[in-house]
Amino acid sequence: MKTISRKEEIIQVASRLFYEKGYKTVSMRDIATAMDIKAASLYNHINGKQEILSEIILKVAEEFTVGMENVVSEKISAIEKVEKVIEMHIDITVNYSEALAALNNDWMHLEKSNLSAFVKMREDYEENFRKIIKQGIEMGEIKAHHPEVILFSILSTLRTLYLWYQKRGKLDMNILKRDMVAVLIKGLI
Amino acid sequence: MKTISRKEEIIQVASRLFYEKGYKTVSMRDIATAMDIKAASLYNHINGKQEILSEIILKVAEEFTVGMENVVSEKISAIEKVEKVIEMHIDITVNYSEALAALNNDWMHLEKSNLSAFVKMREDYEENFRKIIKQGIEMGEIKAHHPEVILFSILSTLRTLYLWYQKRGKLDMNILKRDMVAVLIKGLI
DNA sequence: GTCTATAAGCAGATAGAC
DNA sequence: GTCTATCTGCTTATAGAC
Repeated sequence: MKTISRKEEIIQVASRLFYEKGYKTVSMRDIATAMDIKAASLYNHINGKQEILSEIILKVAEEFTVGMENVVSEKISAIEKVEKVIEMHIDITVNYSEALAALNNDWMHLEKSNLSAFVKMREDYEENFRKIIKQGIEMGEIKAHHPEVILFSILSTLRTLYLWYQKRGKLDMNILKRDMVAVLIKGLI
Repeated sequence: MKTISRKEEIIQVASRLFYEKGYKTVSMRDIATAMDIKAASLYNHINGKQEILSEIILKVAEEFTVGMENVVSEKISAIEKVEKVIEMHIDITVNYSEALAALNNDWMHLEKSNLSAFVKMREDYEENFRKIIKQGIEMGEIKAHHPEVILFSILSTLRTLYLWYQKRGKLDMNILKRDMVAVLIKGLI
């Protein structure tokens, strides 16, 4: 049971509010009120609203980057890599579900240098995933559909998982992983 | 080549801006500037910013509602219904791609009565889709995975299609439909 | 570390002239 | 139908007392 700093508390509270109402709709007063302090007091711990956003988004973006690099470096088949990516997404969703709202919906409000860092990480991530799929098609492990359609279909599902996790979070994670992998890889019929 | 009213023009311009920056970030001044008029002039055609949002969202929501009702009433197998739903989503995405950003991301900013109307339509839509899937499982047409996982997986992909359509809109729609149906229904392997 | 007070700017919206 | 001028309230952020 670790004690969290005031800055970490701000980020935690802000993540929840951003998840509920979106970055632009949440004011510094809203965040302060939720912590039972005044808005001005926040500025003793953080430099501004932008900093809260970038701390939330970049931390999770780095988790995805590291996770994907780990999968890529493993010596397993393409299909097994896809499975690992799906499982990694589910794990990160469980640990950072509220932060994922900002990452998915509010990344465009990052300020310039953080914005380009985020976009770079996101593009690299997609490119790594694309390579896995293309390799799987070349090796005959994956059916030769348009690789972009496959990439998009899996990524959209994984990226919006955080929305669904909050509503039906009770579902056992192992069952979720098993069924999600099965549905995405083996299809419906 | 139909001439559009000033009100329709406002809604069209606003849809594009909401797609690019989100409802909360776009000001009435932004919309007016994009039309080369002053913000005050907008109020001669619409009652306020909220009205612009509800016009955009509810129109498309009704398209989905009607489309789903048509599919449900057809006398075809569950798998064929799923195919029809996917094709309908692709058609609506092509026709209303910018409006779909507001529908997906800004529906929570609708005012009370429009908000509840939208939520009702959305829930009915999901329930109809859920019934199709459950029926398919009962009839043995669809594998007996958790129906919520199947529903969520297909819906997430279809709901974020508008993002992808803008980037790679050049792809032939018939190829997209064929591959999307194949990937979502038959899977990767 | 939190407070009060306040600055400077932008938001949605209205009144009334043309 | 569009304009200018303006109102009211909220935004992020800072200064300085305690």
